[in-house]
Amino acid sequence: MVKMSDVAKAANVSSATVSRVLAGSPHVSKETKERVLRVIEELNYKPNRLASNLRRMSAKTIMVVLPDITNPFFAKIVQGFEDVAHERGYYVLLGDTGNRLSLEREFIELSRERAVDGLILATARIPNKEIQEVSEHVPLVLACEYVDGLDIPTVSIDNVGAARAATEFLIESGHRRVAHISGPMAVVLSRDRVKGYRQAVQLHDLELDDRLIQEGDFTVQSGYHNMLKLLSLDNPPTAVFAANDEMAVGAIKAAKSLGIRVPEDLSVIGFDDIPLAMLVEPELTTVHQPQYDIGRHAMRMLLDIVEGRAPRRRQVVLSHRIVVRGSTMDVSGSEQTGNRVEGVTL
Amino acid sequence: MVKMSDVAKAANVSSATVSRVLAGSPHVSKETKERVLRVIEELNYKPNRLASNLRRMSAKTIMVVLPDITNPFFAKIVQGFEDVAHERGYYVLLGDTGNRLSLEREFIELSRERAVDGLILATARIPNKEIQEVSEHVPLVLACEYVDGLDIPTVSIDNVGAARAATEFLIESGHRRVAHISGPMAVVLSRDRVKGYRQAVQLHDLELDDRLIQEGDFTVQSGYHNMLKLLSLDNPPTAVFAANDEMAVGAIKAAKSLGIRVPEDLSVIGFDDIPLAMLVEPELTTVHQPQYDIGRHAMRMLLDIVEGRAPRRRQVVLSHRIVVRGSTMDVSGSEQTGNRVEGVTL
DNA sequence: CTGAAAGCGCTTACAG
DNA sequence: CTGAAAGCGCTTACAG
Repeated sequence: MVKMSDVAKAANVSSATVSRVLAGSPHVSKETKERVLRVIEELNYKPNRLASNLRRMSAKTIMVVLPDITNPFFAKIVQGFEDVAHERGYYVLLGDTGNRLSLEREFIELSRERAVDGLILATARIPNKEIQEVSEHVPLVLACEYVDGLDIPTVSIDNVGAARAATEFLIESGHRRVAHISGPMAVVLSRDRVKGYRQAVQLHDLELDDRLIQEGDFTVQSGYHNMLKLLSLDNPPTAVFAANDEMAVGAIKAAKSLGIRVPEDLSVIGFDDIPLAMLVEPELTTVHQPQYDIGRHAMRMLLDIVEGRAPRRRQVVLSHRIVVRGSTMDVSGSEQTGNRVEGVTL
Repeated sequence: MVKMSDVAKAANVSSATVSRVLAGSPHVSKETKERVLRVIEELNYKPNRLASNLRRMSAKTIMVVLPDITNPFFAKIVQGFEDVAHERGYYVLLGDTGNRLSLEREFIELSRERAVDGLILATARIPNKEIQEVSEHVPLVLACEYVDGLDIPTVSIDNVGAARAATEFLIESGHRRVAHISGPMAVVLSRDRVKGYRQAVQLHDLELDDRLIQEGDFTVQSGYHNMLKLLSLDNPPTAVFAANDEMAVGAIKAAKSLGIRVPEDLSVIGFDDIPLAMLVEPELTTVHQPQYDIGRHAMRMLLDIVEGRAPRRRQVVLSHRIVVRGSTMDVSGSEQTGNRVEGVTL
């Protein structure tokens, strides 16, 4: 393996000078620089990153902790992370926890060994106290997830507001019995979306019937089974807001299996707007989250912190919008208004 | 920051001994070990991985290069990579090329700077010569992709055979005009699948009509448009084999848009078996690739090479199978046989 | 079982 | 503009 001292010797300079050339320092004469560059080329020298990492005490690497890379919602966010990291000369270490708390801790632990310069958590199941502790030791940004009461830099949408808007969309379409299939209540995002749902129901003076709220786990299967439960009620809903798109798809499948037509007999709105939403039938009306932008913003914010530039805002809230496709129907006869767009279709 | 020498001083031993304790060396007395461990605990010492990386000349990190993490096929493979890497104490650096050749080169380059111990390519657009060169410098395994004529360790399925089986399945179901929507011909996998398709057509003495082969790019859109083309032929096909599931879904959408029923009027078979296949309507008949296992095998093979254990086999071919769901129909009246299973449905 | 010492290959004040 | 020298924090033969 060719090392810097070999280059130095061949070019008749010191290692310091080779290092300066490599770093693009302006304090090197043109001739020296050219000579060094030529030797580097000739010897096919590549600097040893492990050595420079130790010396600079930075691996130019960010650890990204997420619950499940096969979840298309997170995959798109990760792409945002990756692109910005790459633009700024950093690498991304992938930490897929598979929703296991022990793995979450393990990945976070890496940051204490200086192997990574910063941490993005797109899942945060560990107690707030631990997160607080971690954030005191290493640059940390939360993406999508957030933590109540702590001033941790966060990038997300307004989940309460978005859930309220989704529910109101159904109510304003003329539905009086609107159900909600929630995410797991252990997750703050799920609780936020339930909160938004409740707000909308109360805002419109509808009955708040707890049997209309069923707790799912974000899978298609749980959407399916919870929809069956809802449809077996004495007074079943005519519309349902699912806390993510997969559960909405499951809900549609369940309705169809009973011969209930979507959207004619049942309106379904999802949350996230993953690619799947445009591929099912009917195409899914849903709340669009700017997944890629969330990823980009979060990484940009983190790198600003890592590089000592304090971010302008510590809590970034990106905007959502309702995308109207084919799984919902206006049963009131009145006009629809507000912050929503016609869905893009194939 | 507490460092090893601090621990050594506090425990009244040398750094060497602390290092031995940390490494679990048996050559440390019980009392010494306990004392050191206690001090480590008290001082909340974490070893500096950047330093040990340099000393051991290894970052315990594997670079994974893939074309697009938002593609569910690759996401699942990456999960296999991750899980095995983690089990064996390695980390995964994510390299999402977005199908850009320049990025592919850049990620691969990292391995020449000793920042990663090995490389898995799940995409390989760079010339064979370059791959050969890289593989001489760093442990390298190809996953899914492979390279003709080079003896590079590879994990994949038999793409020719699988494509032949998919096409034969349609033919044996009584179809005489079977079309193929291929992937981009620049990709060796696409060419393999075309080859398998041709073999099946010839094997069954059907007419080899080049208009029945349309080149797509693996997107839903290209499946849609190519299906429209095929359906506008004077003598349109009654069945189509798409080189991946997304294009198959696009093909179904196109057929439906013309009022052509799937599977009654047109049978469609896909390739890969991504989660989407079970969510569209009708559910997609497809060729199942063991994505997670491909990922696991590839990482296991790579780490064996990295750690100096030569892998038993250099070319691992995992088995595929045809999963029969609702998008194909037997129009012959005869029995179906062979290496296929009934599809799992919700 | 333990320690002193060398050294991994860089980068960076410091001095000239 | 350039170099000598120190040092990042570990690990590992070597010696005892």
